[in-house]
Amino acid sequence: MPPDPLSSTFAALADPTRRAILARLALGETSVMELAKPFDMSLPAISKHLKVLEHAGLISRGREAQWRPCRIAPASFQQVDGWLGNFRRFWDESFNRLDGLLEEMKAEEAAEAPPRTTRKVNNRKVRVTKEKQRGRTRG
Amino acid sequence: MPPDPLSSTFAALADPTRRAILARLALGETSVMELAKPFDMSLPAISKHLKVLEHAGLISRGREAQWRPCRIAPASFQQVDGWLGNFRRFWDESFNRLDGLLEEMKAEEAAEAPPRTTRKVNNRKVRVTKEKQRGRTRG
DNA sequence: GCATTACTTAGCTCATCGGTTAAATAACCT
DNA sequence: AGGTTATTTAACCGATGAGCTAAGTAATGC
Repeated sequence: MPPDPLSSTFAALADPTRRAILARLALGETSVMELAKPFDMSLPAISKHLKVLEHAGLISRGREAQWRPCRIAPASFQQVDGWLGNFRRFWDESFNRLDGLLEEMKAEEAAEAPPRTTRKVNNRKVRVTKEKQRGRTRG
Repeated sequence: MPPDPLSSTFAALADPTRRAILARLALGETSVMELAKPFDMSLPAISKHLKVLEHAGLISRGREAQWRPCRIAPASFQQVDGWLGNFRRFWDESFNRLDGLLEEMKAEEAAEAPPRTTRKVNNRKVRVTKEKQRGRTRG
C-alpha cells in the first residue's frame, strides 16, 4: 500500500537530519557532498535521506556531470501548509479575529478600489465579506 | 535520547489515522469512544494514537467522570507553522515579494508618522496595497 | 458489592527506519 | 584504458512503530 503523499511528507520531515538538509537547501541548490559535510554520518546514509526527501516531494534533483544537485521543491511544502491551514484558527489570532480584519479590509477597499469579494492573503483566498465567528468553547 | 519536539510532532502527523483524529477534534472536543467510531481498528490502537498525539503536544486531555475528552492543543501546530515559515518564500507569492515589502517598510520608517501600508495577516506582515510580480529565477 | 462503561497497559508480531560497510555505477580527466 | 571523484545500491542490524488480544484500572449506577 503506497502511503498517501501527506503522510510521506510528514514522515520525511520527522527527522532532524532531513530538516537540517532542507534548511541548508533553503540557502540554495547544492551537491550531495556539500550537503553531507555538516553531518557525522556516512554518505550512503545521506543518500538515503535525500531519497526520502525526494520521494516526499520536498526536493528535486538535477544532473550536472557527476553531481546531482538538490533543491527545494515547493509543492509538498505547500500541501503541508494547506493542511495546517485547517487548524490555523486554533493559534493564529488574526484568524480567530477574522471578522474584524476582513471588515477593515472591506472598508478600505470600498473606499479606494474595485469591489472584489476575495483577495489573496499569503496565497490563500480569503473572503472579504464578513464571516461570523462561531461560539466555540475553546481556551 | 528524547527526540526533539518538532520531530515528535512531525512523526505524529505522519499517520493518516492521527490526522483524521485531529480533523475530527478541529470540530470540537470529544471522547475517545467518539473518536474511535469512524475507524476499523481496536480501541487500544486508538488509545495509542492519542498518546502519540498528546506526547507530540498536538492534543490535550481532560477528565470528566469515566471519559477523557480530547481537544486540539495549539502550541505544536504553531511550532510546525513557524518552522514551515522558513520555507514559505519558496511557494508563497506574497512572501516572494519580500523586497517590495521591505522597501515599503523602509519608506514607512522614513515617513515617521504611520500611514500604515502593511498589516498583520495570519501573524505575518503582508502588503495590503497592490502587488507586482517580479521575475524570480526559481523553478 | 457487582456489573457496566470507558479507557489504558502489557505483551506479542511484523514491517519499516536509520544507520553501517562493501560493492556498483556514472561522469570526468589524463 | 585506467584512475579519480561523486553518488547510489545491496545486504545487513538494532530500534521503533502500528496493529492485535487479553487483562487491568477507574468511575457510574443498580
